[in-house]
Amino acid sequence: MKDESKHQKILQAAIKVFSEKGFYNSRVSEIAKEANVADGTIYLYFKNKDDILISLFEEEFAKIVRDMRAELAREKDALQKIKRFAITHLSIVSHHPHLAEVMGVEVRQSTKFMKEYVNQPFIEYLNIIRSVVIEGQEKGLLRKDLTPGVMKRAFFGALDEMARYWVLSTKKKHSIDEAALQISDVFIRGMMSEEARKTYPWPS
Amino acid sequence: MKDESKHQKILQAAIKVFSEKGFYNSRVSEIAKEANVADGTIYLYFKNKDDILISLFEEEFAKIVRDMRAELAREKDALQKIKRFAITHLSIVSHHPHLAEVMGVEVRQSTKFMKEYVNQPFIEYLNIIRSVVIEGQEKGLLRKDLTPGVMKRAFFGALDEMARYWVLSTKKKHSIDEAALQISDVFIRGMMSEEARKTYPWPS
Amino acid sequence: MKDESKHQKILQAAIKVFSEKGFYNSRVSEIAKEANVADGTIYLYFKNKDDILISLFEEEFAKIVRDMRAELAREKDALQKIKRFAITHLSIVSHHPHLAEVMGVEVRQSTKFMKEYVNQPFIEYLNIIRSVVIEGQEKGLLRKDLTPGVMKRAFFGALDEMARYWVLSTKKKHSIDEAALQISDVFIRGMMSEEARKTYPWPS
Amino acid sequence: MKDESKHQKILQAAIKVFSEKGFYNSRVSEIAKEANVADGTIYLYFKNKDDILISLFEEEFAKIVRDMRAELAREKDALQKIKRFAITHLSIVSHHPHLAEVMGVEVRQSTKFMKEYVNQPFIEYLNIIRSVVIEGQEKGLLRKDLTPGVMKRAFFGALDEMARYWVLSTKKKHSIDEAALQISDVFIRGMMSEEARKTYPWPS
DNA sequence: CATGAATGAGCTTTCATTCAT
DNA sequence: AATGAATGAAAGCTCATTCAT
Repeated sequence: MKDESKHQKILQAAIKVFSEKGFYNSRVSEIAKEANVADGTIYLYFKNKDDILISLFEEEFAKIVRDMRAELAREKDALQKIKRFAITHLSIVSHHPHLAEVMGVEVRQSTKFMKEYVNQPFIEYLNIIRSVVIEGQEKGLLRKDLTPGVMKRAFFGALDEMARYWVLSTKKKHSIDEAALQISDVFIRGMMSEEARKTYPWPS
Repeated sequence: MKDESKHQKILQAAIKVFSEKGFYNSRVSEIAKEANVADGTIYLYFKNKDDILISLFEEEFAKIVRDMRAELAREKDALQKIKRFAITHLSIVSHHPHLAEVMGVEVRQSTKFMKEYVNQPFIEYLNIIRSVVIEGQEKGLLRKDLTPGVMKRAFFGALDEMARYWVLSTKKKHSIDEAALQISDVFIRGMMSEEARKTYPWPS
Repeated sequence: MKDESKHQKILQAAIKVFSEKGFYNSRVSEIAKEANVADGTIYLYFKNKDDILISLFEEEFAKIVRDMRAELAREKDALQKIKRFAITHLSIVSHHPHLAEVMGVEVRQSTKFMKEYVNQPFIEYLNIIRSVVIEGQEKGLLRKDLTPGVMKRAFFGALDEMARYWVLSTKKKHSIDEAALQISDVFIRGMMSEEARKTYPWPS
Repeated sequence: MKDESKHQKILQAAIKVFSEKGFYNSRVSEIAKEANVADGTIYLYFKNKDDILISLFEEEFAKIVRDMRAELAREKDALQKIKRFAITHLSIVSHHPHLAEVMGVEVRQSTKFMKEYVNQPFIEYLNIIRSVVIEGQEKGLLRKDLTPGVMKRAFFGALDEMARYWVLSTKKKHSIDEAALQISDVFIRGMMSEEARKTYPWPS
């Protein structure tokens, strides 16, 4: 029986190696070494090098989606959820910088080099934001003239660019939590409906 | 003197090829073919394959920075400049989709494979936004509690993620101009100071 | 005591797999699967992959040699034996096409990849023909100017090439029995001594 | 412009290496070394390792077919042509033992491992014999009860098995020319029609 | 005896770069 | 300056064989 823990060991090693060198500059042999297995062992658990990256997306992103949904479920309205999304996203990044680096950098690359591969978990992650925006619009908290599909990308892009900077920079000038608050605050104020602006007990 | 036009021809070919296949899946010979020169000729104008990408960033981003500065100079205040930045950025993207694709996708990758290479023009581009934010804060139009260094990344990230989607998607569901307006609108409202909200003749 | 039946099971599996893919394109794991044993089990019965092929030659050819000798013993003279050899050879082929395929194709290859290995059973098989030729010459039935060592190869080669065609072709245009008769007939007439031609009650 | 002589140089090197080790035990790097070119150069002239073998069949067999046809054209009847075929075939073998070895050994293997590849030149070579047999039958020199398609294989097989032995054996007991004469003599006598036997000025 | 996960040597092939022309 | 054939290092992947269970 194949060993589930070995699958994980290789995936974790891949995160480390990919985050350090990038996918294309990483050698399968380096991942094997990092995982303390033989080169050939990799191929007992993954079809090929691409499959390692794809599995990484699928499995790690799925976890993140699950966690994010659980976090947001505890918030009572869309505005709180937006704030929570920002905090949680950047918290994940700061706690799993290697993973964040791989995701942030390779998720784009992947769309190019694996033309056929659709990163479903990534799309789902984006759609969490979309759902929140729609919910907010229905409840009258968010402006109805904003397109959810545009907002999900704008918000994600804003957080992600910040995350990338934070992960790559060695100096960590800005506090990542403070950044999360500022970004969500700008989006919330910017997307808020006129009525909500009057009645909503703001700032939180 | 080296032939300036051939340098350009190769760079334009590289943009096309990189945008189609990504940097790592592009072959130097493909660029040569696209540029109608011999493989070896590439090496008369560029040190190596990496240097093509670096030159591409340097030169193309420099142009963009110049153009963007010129555009913003014609706007009278920070709020207008923010709007103009969004419109111009996405306009560049829609008019130069190949370039945008390379910039958007490879700019991240590049920071990994060229650790030492600091993408100065890219930083300058970001700092255009930073300057606008600072200007807005000084003029009392923008909230002073927002960190310009955070805002520049958030705003750029929002636009860039939108751009990437637009460039990669074949269906072009959302109008890119409409998206530019929505995103700048959200940022402007979100970053606006309380006084400006009362006095500024809004919406533009 | 090693399990004799498992040894056989592996050998039969090997015949099947080798005949389908050829020795070099066959995987030890495929043989194991075909034989319903674990990969490692193969190595309890055979030294290595080469040894499977060698054993196959040794054991299967030994059977064939035994059977052929028994068949020929029932014929009264060299001419009848030549005919019988052809019929029996091609009958074996048509009843054991997998085995024939392996023998026909790999027996040659084997001499190349196992420089040191002398395929003794194969030589013995050829020498059955040689004995028949010598016997015929001694009895005055066959021309004495023919070299038995040349004739054994010519006759075997003729039958074998026919067999290979028959095994590989899907259409089976020529009846294999008819071919056996034609080939032996040509050889008998061609090798017959002048006296025999006058006295021998021909055609058989 | 690609160099035609280099193509040839690689092919000749391949013949040598394949004949020594067999196709599967030959390394592309060994061929490169033997041809005094870099490993990569091989791939400028051949698609892959298989393609070297296929090219070798195509080009070398084509030459042989051409030469054999020219040789036979000079003979006046089918019986002479059969004799000439045997002499020429074994002469080619003795003058190009490496090539003969590759052809003899790999031509079989190839039909198995390159399922899709039909060795057209080999088929043509066989059909030279077939044409001769048909010609002989039409002229009344050869028995009409013999199937040309069976005879072509029998005759080729006889010669080929002899050739293989001669090529592989180090001792060269039998003279190859003598063997050619004996084999063609047996086939001619065996295939001759009754009338020809009476009227044909035999032995030649 | 039997297993099958793990090993790692060794293969083919690619492609950035060079350099003789 | 321009060429493009030649180079050869380097990488992904395979699979015969081993050995702990």
